[in-house]
Amino acid sequence: MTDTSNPDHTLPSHFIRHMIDHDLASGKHDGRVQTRFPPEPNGFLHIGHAKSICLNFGLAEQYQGACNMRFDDTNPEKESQEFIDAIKADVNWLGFKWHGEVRYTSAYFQQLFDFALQLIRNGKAYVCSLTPEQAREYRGSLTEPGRNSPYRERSFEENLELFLRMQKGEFADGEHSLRAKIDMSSPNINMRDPIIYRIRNVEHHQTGDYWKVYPMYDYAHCISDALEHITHSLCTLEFEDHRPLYDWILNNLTLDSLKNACLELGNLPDDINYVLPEQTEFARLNINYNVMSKRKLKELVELGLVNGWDDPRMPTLSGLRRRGFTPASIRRFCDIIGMSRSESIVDVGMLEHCIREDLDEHSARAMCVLRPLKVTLINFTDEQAQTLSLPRHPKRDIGNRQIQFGPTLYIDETDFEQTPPPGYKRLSPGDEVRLRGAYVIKCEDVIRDQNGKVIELLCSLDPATLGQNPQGRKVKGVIHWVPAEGALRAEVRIYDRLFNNANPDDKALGDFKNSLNPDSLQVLTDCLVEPSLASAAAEESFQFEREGYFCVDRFDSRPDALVFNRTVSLRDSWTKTNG
RNA sequence: UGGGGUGUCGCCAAGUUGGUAAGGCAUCAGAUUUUGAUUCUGACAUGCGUUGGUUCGAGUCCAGCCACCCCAGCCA
Repeated sequence: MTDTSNPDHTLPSHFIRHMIDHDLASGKHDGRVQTRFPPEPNGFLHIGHAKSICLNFGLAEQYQGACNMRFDDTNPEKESQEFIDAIKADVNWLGFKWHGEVRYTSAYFQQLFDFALQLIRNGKAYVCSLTPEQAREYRGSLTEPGRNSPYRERSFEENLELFLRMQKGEFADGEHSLRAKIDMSSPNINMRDPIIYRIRNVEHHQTGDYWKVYPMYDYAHCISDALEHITHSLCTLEFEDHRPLYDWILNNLTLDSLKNACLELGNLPDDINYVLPEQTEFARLNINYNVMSKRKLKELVELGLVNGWDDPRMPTLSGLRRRGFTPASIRRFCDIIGMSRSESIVDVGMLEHCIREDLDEHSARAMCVLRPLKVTLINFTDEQAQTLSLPRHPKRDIGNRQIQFGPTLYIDETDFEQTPPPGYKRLSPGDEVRLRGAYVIKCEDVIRDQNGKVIELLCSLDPATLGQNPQGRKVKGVIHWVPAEGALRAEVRIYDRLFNNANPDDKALGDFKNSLNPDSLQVLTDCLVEPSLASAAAEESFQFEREGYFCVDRFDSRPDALVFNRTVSLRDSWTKTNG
């Protein structure tokens, strides 16, 4: 049901595509496009990652290149196999195929270590024994240059011996570090002798307890890209200042050693020329009424403010999936938001537009009464009951469904008003309305309980209105209904935005949790759905007519106890202007 | 007060070597409609952060301002 190839949707142009077109035209990068998606397995993927995934995999598809899937797992303390599995599942779900096997930066630890030895040998790196606090002092500030570490001029022999001993586990965490010898007075703080290896006496989820030293991102990432002969290394804007370091590392290693390591790993087909990767940055995705930082999402999960990473209110891919978003809708969203270098906040309405667009075309229609109100037809008997056949989609022929129509049925409480406001097109005393796909009925009487609450409507039916309009008068409204006979009870979870404030990240608002919407989840347990939904499959989406798009909860729904999640409501120009 | 970036319609975002402001979302108005949905039609920046300059002509070139974002983790 997810057609991702809509011919009307031409690929929008953006600066990265322009750059690649230019690269290809000039023969740069050997005329190849090799990208990679490199998440750290320390959390779940969110819609912001989808932007990067669509970019990297999309570019590879468009230019007949390839995109690698690589776990940037250089910090074992924060990572786990659970996240690796979840991330792979999310990328698969989005429908992208990575090139070859899944890669791990940790699989390059030996090569990375050897390259560090090369830097040490060439006087480009040294073991520093400053404490973390001292290192911070020596680094200087934004406006003041740093000072050279007293350990900066250690001999090659001493550096080599110390680094080897670091890996042997002879030192405690933080006792020493390996630093690139660049320039402590650089205005770019990333170039002030950055630490490239630190001691971590912990177990790594992939390599066990073999390694005692772990490479830092800046050191490992560029080399990993080189080892996979990536051509275009795409990342977000905050890494812009790291680009000079990315280039410094690669340029201070011999091209031959990089190429040979790439060859030894079996990553380099012999029909291509080896070229170094280049980093390009783009703006990360922000969506209003949402938070997109892994730290904040993690906090919501750990404090129990949401029901896990895949809570349908979360902007995580697993949350969106459970909410009922389709891969096609997310890919489409990533296409239409564009790609630029300016920080921006995309309106969540764009995301909603994308899922409505997809579901309107692909999902079957059904009727569901969220808050049942009994209706008894006073001029219709059990003997007259009949089976109605209604199309599953108003425009596409995807079959019909059957519904029993008898003397008692249910409509939604909100579709009846004792004293209708101007412009009201639903049911009210003495007025007519059409039951969708069935007859026109007229409200003759209202039954209330001792508190005055309306509990039943007595209506008359016009037998001449099945499939045709009544004579001499116009019935303005159509409402949905469900038969008393055969309707299924269901739980429906109505989700609203997780945050009340358009920008929960706004520092002026204090903690982002202050903006949490207390009514983001409303559970309705006495809903009634039409009988045809008995066979609904997990994750299947439906449009509950006049209400919105809903999907069968992939974990909690059972055939005898259906659970639906509201993905998004229908556009509604009535309640929008009438409360 | 250092360095690196960004500023085009309410929100995203195109704008080839300067030639007279795409598109989408949202919004508003109308038509169709057994979903107040969908679909269709129309409206929606003499204006491109700002001030000057160059030019026959500037969003596009130059200069100066202003605003916002990122960087001082042995995180990524």
